[in-house]
Amino acid sequence: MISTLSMIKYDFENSVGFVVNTTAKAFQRSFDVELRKNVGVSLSQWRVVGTLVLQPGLTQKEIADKVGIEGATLVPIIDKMEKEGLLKRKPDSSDRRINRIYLTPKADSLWESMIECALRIRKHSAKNISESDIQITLETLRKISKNLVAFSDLDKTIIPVKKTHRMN
Amino acid sequence: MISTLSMIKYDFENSVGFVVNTTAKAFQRSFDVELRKNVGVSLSQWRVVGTLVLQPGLTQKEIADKVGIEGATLVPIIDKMEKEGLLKRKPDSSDRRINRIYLTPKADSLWESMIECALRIRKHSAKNISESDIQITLETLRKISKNLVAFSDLDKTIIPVKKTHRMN
DNA sequence: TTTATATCATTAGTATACTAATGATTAGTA
DNA sequence: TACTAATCATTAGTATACTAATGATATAAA
Repeated sequence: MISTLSMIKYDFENSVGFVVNTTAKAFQRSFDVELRKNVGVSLSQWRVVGTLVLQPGLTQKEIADKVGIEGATLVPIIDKMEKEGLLKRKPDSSDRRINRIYLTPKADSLWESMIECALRIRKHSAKNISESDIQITLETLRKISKNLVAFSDLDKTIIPVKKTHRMN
Repeated sequence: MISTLSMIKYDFENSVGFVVNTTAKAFQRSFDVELRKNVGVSLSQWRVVGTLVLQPGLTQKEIADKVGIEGATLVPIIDKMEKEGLLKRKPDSSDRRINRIYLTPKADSLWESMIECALRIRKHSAKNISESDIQITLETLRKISKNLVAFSDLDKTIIPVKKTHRMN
């Protein structure tokens, strides 16, 4: 059985969610290609390195929270990075449940070229756009994120369940 | 060996790429939760349904292009949706390589509640933001996407390789 | 102090993304 | 026409995301 009804249309092109997602995908693709080509690291590895440059010795849980993924998702990423010699797990002496993660000199030496990639993407992405429009966009997106988080938290407060989001 | 050097810092918070990605993730999470709770479909299923509502009978390749994923990625998504009775593969009579995909009445009947979810997210995300800021943001993001695609295409033209982006 | 609860990292299972390779079929060229 | 190219859907292999469950440990409560 196949539908023949005329359906209500949804205006994707003018939806902020749609446009934000398209733009995010464009950033991810360009940046990932740039990082692989020039540095030999992936986008998810950039995120971990960027976090640890600011705060060395974070636990896996802390890194996951800052990057915005689940702890379980981070495990194989850390596994691979440790195998590739980009970082090292160090068991904490006072709390044996946790690992503290430290970048190796190899990762350190790659950090500058990673930043160059980031700045290159940043420069090209902003071509022919006024600085004031960039600032308005940044501020608007920050407000939107805050609104969405508040909306999700609202749901959680009404019925106090565990976690309920799945990305697939 | 562990790094002790003072590293150059990268200003994530003021990077458009970082903020766009954070916002996209917030949209994806809220919308996915909303769709599952109220309709029982996933975000990727919403994308496929939304595409087919506008143009019934697209091939898998065409859907993949519109959604912005690879054809291979779409296969298991279509598999699952067919199994769940949301759509049907129909072999094309004049070109036996392709399937044409049609929504079932079941999917049609869910479309309105999907739109309600989308509008709900949209309303909450825009709370306390002026319409003119939303419009500037939309226009700026469209320009950024265009710039990034142009930048990627530039790379491809210089060295005519196959495809080179990988999302991990 | 003993018991219950919470936390961290890991594993298992599933979904979604990619590339590369395959088979079937079509289109283009010699 | 026959041969080569290209195209579509699929499969296999890998990476990244999630939830749920596990074991080890730490904290809180009785």
